[in-house]
Amino acid sequence: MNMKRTTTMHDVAKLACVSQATVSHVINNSAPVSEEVRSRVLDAIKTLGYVPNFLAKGLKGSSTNTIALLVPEINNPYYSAIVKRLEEILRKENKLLFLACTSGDSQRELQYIKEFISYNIQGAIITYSLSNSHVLQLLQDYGIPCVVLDDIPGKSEVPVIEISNEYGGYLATKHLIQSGCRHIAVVSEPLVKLPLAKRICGYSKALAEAGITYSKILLADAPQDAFEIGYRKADQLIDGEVDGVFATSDYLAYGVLRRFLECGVKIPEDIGLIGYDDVAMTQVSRPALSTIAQPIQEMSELGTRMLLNQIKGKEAEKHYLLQPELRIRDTTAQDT
Amino acid sequence: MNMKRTTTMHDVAKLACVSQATVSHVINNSAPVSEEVRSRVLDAIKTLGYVPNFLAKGLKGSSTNTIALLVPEINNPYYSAIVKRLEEILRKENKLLFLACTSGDSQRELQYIKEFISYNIQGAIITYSLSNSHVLQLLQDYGIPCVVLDDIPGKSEVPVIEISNEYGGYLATKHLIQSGCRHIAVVSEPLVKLPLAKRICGYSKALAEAGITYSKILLADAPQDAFEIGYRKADQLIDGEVDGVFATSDYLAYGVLRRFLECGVKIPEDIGLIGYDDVAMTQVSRPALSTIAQPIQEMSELGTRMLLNQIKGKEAEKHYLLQPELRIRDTTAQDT
DNA sequence: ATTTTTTACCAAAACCTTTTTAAAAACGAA
DNA sequence: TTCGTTTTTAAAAAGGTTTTGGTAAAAAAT
Repeated sequence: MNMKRTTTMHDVAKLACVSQATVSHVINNSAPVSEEVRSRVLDAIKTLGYVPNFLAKGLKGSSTNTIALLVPEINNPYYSAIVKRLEEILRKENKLLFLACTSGDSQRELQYIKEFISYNIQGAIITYSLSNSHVLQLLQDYGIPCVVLDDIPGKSEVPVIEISNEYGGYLATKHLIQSGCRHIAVVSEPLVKLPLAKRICGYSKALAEAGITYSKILLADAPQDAFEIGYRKADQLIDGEVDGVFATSDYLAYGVLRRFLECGVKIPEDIGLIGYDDVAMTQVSRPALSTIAQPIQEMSELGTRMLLNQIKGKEAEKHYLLQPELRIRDTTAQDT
Repeated sequence: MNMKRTTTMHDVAKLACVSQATVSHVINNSAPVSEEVRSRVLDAIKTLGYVPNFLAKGLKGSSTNTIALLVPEINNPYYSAIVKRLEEILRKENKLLFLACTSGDSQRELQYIKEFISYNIQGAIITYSLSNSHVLQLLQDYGIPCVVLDDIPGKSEVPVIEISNEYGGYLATKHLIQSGCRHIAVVSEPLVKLPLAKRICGYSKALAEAGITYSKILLADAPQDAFEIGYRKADQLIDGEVDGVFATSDYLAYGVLRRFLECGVKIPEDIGLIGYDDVAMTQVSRPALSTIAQPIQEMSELGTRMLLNQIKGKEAEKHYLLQPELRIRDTTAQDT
């Protein structure tokens, strides 16, 4: 229990026989300093193992080197894939990550973001949910850079990497139609996550285009684990009528799939099934899940680049539109 | 661009016509204050939407309300499940989470933990990897509470929730033996994650106990995506001799499984396969993966409770030993 | 040689809180 | 009135940085 006192800039200054200000300037390159003094300071830093106190730095300066990440559910492979990539990139930029899991709950989002602001975060990366608007407003009020991934509400001014969810829903449904399905149902988590609503729009559009009038939309009432939702709703899909199912996320689709397999439903002969996201396990599961692939890598990279540009004060593109892609695997028939 | 100035304690004090000290006492319950004044202060806080500046608080006080989470890989469902549970619990305690993904790289761990310390974190939760010892030492030097999940090196004094990895490896191997396998190989990521080494000890022990001399241990040379490792090493397992495979993680097992299926290997008839972790997808894949289940919930809950106790200065149990469980599914034959 | 500019450095203020100190005010009780 | 107790206050220090304004010396210009 020796409880080391942290060595301060003052200690470094004393050892190097310079003023605190000079130490600060050496560290931050914020003023010219002679080679001789600089190396004396650097030596002292090394000798003492000095690490700047970020709290003090953040208190005095305008921000810390922290970035807030808001996701609904870290356990969902789609989001954990995003977080993984973001961490890789931001680590190289020497940023530290605050992680918040919100379940898409607006109260929780707001609470989290307020606390983050009080920590003087440098920026925020947010995956969209309906409640964002307050959060975005708050961030804007404080002038904190921010990027929204995956989608965006209405006419906001916030930079966004949008993935066309409507097109994705359209793609999925059209594929089911082309593979012979005529009674296609959609099953989804609650629409608090707006992208889901857009996916369902795409679904409707594809049906309309094909002149199909049958439509069945199953929504979970309360937010809960997506896998659970799929598993529970599946029974309502085995009604002898439905011959195609569009699940608005892979994780949910797997719940449906599991129940289907338990009930002896033949996939894709009896019912075709397509998911959304293309999470890693779609590659390994049998039957492999047909799905709509989100450009996670690209989105993460563009997103961080946009955020970093904002932080550095550079002007940059405010809006990117990325397209999802159809991945046909084993849970739907090949297009005929 | 209206760049709101953050409202300070001083503003609150002015509005409530009291001193700053009183505001502080109201907020922290650090001194008695009359009902009348208290409510005046609370009103002012609400009116101004005041949020304490955690940086200043952390700088002055001994710590912030942040907890650092160190995991090797957030994308691995095992770790994301842990993080999910930890977040749920710690949110209720009003803690904020720093997330660090380390890939088990000791340099990176050390770098991260130094920065976290400079942020005056209140505690840390760490999933074990070989390099921890420096990290643990550092935390101890600064008197920062800490809990290690899953395992622990040597004779450390740090509180730990240990899951008997040796027993898990033993269980897995014994099950393979009982289901008829005689040439059992083990395939694993590099042993920088020590628990893996222990699992392999268990494997050897089970072989010895059954009097089996055949043994084949395949280790990845470099750390990389576990799925990849499994996929690549699989070919070395299809040698006409091996009839059982113990993969030291599910994610890796899935890589093996995928390659096996591609090559037309019959599971479990030709080769039995068992994984480790019991991540969510084991339930949905076909064939469903036999595996060793980690008590993730229990571990997370015990772990946070231990950490919180330390933070509050309470004495508490320093060591728990949890047992993994065998889950027999479709990639191994039922015990005969 | 004198003035101006530049360079290299320093001392002190500021950031926002908590905590401490000394003192003032309010109040009931003796 | 006087004493003791409780509540509140003002003021200041501490925590470790960044930043501002300034000074002294060196270099350049006159």
